[in-house]
Amino acid sequence: MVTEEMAARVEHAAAEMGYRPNPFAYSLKTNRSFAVGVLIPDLTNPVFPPIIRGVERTLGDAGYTVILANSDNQGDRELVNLEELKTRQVDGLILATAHREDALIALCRAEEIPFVLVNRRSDEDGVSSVVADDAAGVRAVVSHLATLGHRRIAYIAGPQNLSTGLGRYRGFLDAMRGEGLEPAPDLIAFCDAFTEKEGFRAARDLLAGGGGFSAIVAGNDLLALGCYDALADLGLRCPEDISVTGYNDMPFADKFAPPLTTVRIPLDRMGAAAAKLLLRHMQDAGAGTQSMMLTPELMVRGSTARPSSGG
Amino acid sequence: MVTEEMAARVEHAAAEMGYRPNPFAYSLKTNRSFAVGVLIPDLTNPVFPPIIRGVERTLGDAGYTVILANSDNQGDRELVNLEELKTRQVDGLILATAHREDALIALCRAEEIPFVLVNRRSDEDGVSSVVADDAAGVRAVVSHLATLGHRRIAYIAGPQNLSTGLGRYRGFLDAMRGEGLEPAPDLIAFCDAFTEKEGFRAARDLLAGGGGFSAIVAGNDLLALGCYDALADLGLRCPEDISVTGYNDMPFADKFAPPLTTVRIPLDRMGAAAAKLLLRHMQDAGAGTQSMMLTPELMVRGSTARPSSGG
DNA sequence: CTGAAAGCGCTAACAA
DNA sequence: TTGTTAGCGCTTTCAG
Repeated sequence: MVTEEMAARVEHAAAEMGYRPNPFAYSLKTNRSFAVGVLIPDLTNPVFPPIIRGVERTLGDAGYTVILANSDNQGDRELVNLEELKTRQVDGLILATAHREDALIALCRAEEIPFVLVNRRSDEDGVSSVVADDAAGVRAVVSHLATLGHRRIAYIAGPQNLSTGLGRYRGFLDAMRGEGLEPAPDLIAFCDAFTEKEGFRAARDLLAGGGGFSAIVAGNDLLALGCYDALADLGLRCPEDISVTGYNDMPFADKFAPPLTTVRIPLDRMGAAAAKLLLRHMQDAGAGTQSMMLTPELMVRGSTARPSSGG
Repeated sequence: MVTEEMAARVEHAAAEMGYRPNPFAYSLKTNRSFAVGVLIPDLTNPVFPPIIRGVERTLGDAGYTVILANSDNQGDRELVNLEELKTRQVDGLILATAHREDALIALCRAEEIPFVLVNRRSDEDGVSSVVADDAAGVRAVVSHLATLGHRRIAYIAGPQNLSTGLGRYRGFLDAMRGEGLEPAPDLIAFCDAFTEKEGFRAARDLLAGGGGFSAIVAGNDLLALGCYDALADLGLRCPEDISVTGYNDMPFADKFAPPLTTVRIPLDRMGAAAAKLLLRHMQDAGAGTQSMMLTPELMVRGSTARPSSGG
């Protein structure tokens, strides 16, 4: 029962005198760290920094500190990182690493530590997550290509053990049929990872298979970049000979040669939404899980054009 | 006085039974957090993730957790973030945000918290830092351009309150004179920030000044990207009409249109070196400060060519 | 060499 | 309502 002003004055005076409440004592007593762990599969993939930013802002405003852990796309690192974060007693976790079947989920549940998946989700139900609508994104891409006149469209799929890999692949099949174009199995290649290297390999395989397609839809931007390399290697031009599309609209996608037609995901909003959801879970352990799906947006740029010879 | 094997067995058994030493109790007692703060000016600038990776690896192997704090290029956020990290009682700090005159340095000293600057350094002596040799990098660029036949070379300088901005600018002046080319003041533009937007503005100003140059050396890759935009706006082609160079060799610099000739900095090694230095400081408070300088490497790509009309 | 106990700085429960 | 105190789980000191 003191005035706001007095409280502020005291606080100020305390700060002036260099007093800082000891966080260890507080945490020892309360078992709360006010820290949240964020698991990232690959920090150097430009998709993640904007997500992290959204997370950090939201969580920071609520008084939480973010502890980032990067697993460099290695599954065993994920486990080590999770272990480390548990040791640090984080109050919650945001997982951007989720596989469709993910051991980490069970491990989080076992310790009853609140968590939210972001960008990728699990096959399991009852898990909170914030992702983008992959089916809608791919549908927009395929529709764009079909409108341009493409009929034989190849697909480079990401890892099928990731929800993004599977969701976009299925989305592609559905979207093709929606356009009345039966997807040809020999025009579909699968990748082990969302990397430029894998995209290169897959595109080269597709091209070696005799071609017969006028466009390649790639499961993400990095894969599309690999396509660029494969096309250049064979002296093919994009988009004159073959159109290419990506997914994610990663930073600088508009600066590539050619500027990449891709699907934009509201990455920072995605991060912020995941953080807000986690905040709710941390505040109320009984809060129901929730799955959010954000709407992506097609970004038409220079990597797509009408097929040259009636594709 | 127990065997290694027994120690391992006990440890294993402890882990098996779900025992985890409580880090708060440990920290409360010892005043050590085994956490290190890393201050980053802008996470979405692709230069930083590789540095962070090097830091995280090295520090992680030594048992430290990295707490990342991103200030989005806002000076006030830096202070807030530092305050937050101090509150968290980090054992050390790696600053990638350093200005030539940096208030944070005094604040770290005041609390006697070990710190190391990375990528940028301070004008102040007696501060540990790991940076790249900017003079050497710019010299390589200018020499490359001069060899191609360029004589009128413009420069887009980064912020002069950052060691990288100043160092590369001075390096440019020296390198030009070294080639027997007097740098023309009206061919030099200064930017307030290392951003695409500022690079665009500066390039436009330079071009509006009547041109009369055949190449632009930019203080970093983002600035160079801005040049691309400005050239495209005026219908000028790179490198046919004007050559452009960047600095940092950020990820995907080789994928731009055109692929960017730039200077590669060993970013992860830089991060790792800074982490090792910090480890030394944390271990031995009396350890002398040390400044390391890493050697950069010129990456010649498609954005530079012979001048079209005798430059 | 081994085992008991004090105390780090805070919060929460309790007594006054 | 206000002031006192126990105790969070470790490390470290000190007595046995």
